[in-house]
Amino acid sequence: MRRLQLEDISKQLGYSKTLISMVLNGKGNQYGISKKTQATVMDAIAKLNYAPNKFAKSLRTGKSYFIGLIVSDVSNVFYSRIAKCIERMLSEHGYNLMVCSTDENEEREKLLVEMMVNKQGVDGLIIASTIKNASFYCHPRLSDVPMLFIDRVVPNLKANYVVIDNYGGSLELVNHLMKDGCKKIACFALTPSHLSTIEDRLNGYQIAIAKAGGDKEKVVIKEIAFDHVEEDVEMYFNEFLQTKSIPDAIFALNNTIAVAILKAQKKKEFSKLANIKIACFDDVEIFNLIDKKVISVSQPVDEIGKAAVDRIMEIITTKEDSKSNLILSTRLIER
Amino acid sequence: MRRLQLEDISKQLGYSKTLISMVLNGKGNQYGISKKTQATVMDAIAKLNYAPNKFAKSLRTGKSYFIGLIVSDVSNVFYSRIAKCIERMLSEHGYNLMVCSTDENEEREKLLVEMMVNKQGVDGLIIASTIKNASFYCHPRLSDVPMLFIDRVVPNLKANYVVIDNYGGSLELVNHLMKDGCKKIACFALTPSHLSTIEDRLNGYQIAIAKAGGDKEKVVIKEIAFDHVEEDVEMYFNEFLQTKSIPDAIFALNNTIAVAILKAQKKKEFSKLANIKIACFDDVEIFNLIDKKVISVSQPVDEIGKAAVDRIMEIITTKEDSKSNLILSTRLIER
DNA sequence: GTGAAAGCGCTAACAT
DNA sequence: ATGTTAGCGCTTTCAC
Repeated sequence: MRRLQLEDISKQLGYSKTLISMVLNGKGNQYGISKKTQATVMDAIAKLNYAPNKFAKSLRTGKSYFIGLIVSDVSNVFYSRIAKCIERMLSEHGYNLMVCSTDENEEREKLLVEMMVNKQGVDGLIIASTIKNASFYCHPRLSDVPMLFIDRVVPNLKANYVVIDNYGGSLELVNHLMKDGCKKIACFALTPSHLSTIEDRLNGYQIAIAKAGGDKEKVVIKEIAFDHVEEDVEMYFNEFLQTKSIPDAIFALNNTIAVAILKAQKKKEFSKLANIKIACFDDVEIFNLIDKKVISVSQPVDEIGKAAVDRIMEIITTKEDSKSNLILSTRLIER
Repeated sequence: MRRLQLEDISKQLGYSKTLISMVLNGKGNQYGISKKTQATVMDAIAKLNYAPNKFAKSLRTGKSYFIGLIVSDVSNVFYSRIAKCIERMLSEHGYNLMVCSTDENEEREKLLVEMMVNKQGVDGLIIASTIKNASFYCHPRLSDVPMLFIDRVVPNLKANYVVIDNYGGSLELVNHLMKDGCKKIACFALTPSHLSTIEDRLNGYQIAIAKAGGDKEKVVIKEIAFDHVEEDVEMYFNEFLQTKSIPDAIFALNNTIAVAILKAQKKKEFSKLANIKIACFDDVEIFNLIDKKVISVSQPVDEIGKAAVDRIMEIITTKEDSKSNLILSTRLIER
């Protein structure tokens, strides 16, 4: 059974393809087509369950009605929740979503951007970028692709952003720890360390300590590789034991690091470290299930998703692209 | 800057569009185009960074190189891990993925299928279906859409499946609990209860108890609504307390239910229920972080993804669609 | 108010 | 071994 097309409808109704196409695209009034005719056409279309061929339409109009979303890892809850939210919001605008993960690999991100723009012809891109050099995104080839960056700021890139206040959230969290009596707070950061989120959180940590009159020695930063989280955490745990320099709190800069720390703390060999207080940037369900009172900073996932869609739709529809910055607030969660 | 197209390459190289198209699509040898010419063409394409217009190509060939994935909830780790795996495997075949969530809503699933097939023109569909009636998928309109069902079996629908042995995994788990000395094992199931996964797991539970000589009274099944998990769990917990009929173990039929149970057990008001042993179908990271020794059944996520892609690619490329069934094994995880 | 016809960029059947 | 040409199904300009 061949798929229904405009011509079939045209023949059945006795109207031209043009007229039907106009009505279908909501331009009936604009072209002065009578209400009655419009109603007839819409009825027939609904009854016959006709849907225009997407490829023909896209070929003709140059629009794909697809938005690309690029994140480091869709299987990380933080991103999968954002993705779900964005998908929902987009569908309200008649747009579809295509999601890909970079695994924090810069080359892969570039490849994905090229692919989405060049081969898939997406109408816009929402990116939580892992790239440290603005130049890639400055290439003229990308200059007229509507683009919105979320979660992370690309160093030196003036663009449209929807991010959260990483510095502020971090500062608040560390201050809270100190008020709680913590004297020696170590910070477990993430490599690639150029990520703006990590940098800002690190900054908040350092400033908080400095403001409290802490000297250089109080700042203890350990770098964890993205793809080696558990191993690296254990490495630093061993270091703590050997040097007998054990912090009274650890501030994990993202949820995977916190989870790895909690996991390590349960191991027999690290029993001496089990009492270290844990704080985490990003709040996850796990923290509600364990005895340990993890203190965390929660990110407004749905707000991020909604703001991202609002903004990219605005860029697409108005063609106006005067770089904008939206910074959302975090919320401290004590337990 | 206008986008590069076939004609530009054609003019620059002095070859016809046809020849270039042939080479581009790997049909150079088939059409007897000299190695040298092919090399020249490929070089130029690489140098100029030319990519064919996807819409024109799709319009002409009728292929979109998009596969749709429909699950109940992409933000559930089980599905997001599957989605990520499928995306990777598909990209090796030059295909893209489009993921949507149904929230266990049958109508939404139908809508999504229609949309993907009708409006997006996907080349194939991978579905973890929530539908209870085979008839929707039997409609001739869908008969020539390559389709593969994962995770869940649609009642009475003969189709291509890649699922796991829910019955066997459940049986093994409950047997293990009984061997551990549990006398009264309650089962927290999920509504919509027609889901084959839930049904099979429920079956495994009942058979295990029956085989052990357990009478009717030993079978305690509580139904939890998909969108009310936490509330329902607490409701049953209250019931346990009021009727003073407290099980010594609870078998949660999926990960969200287990998490809700663990959460409730931590509440003061349910302290009397805190010692109930918990078992769960599906293994999640959380279980490694809590003191409670949750016993679980782990599902081979990557195998499911890989098998799904292999099979749907086979259906698409060979056009052969002799319904197949692949049942993968689970693994018991004791703690 | 409505319709005819051109053309979006590509592929494949048919020429040569 | 390479080129000509006819559409794929839609939108939109222009004509009536």
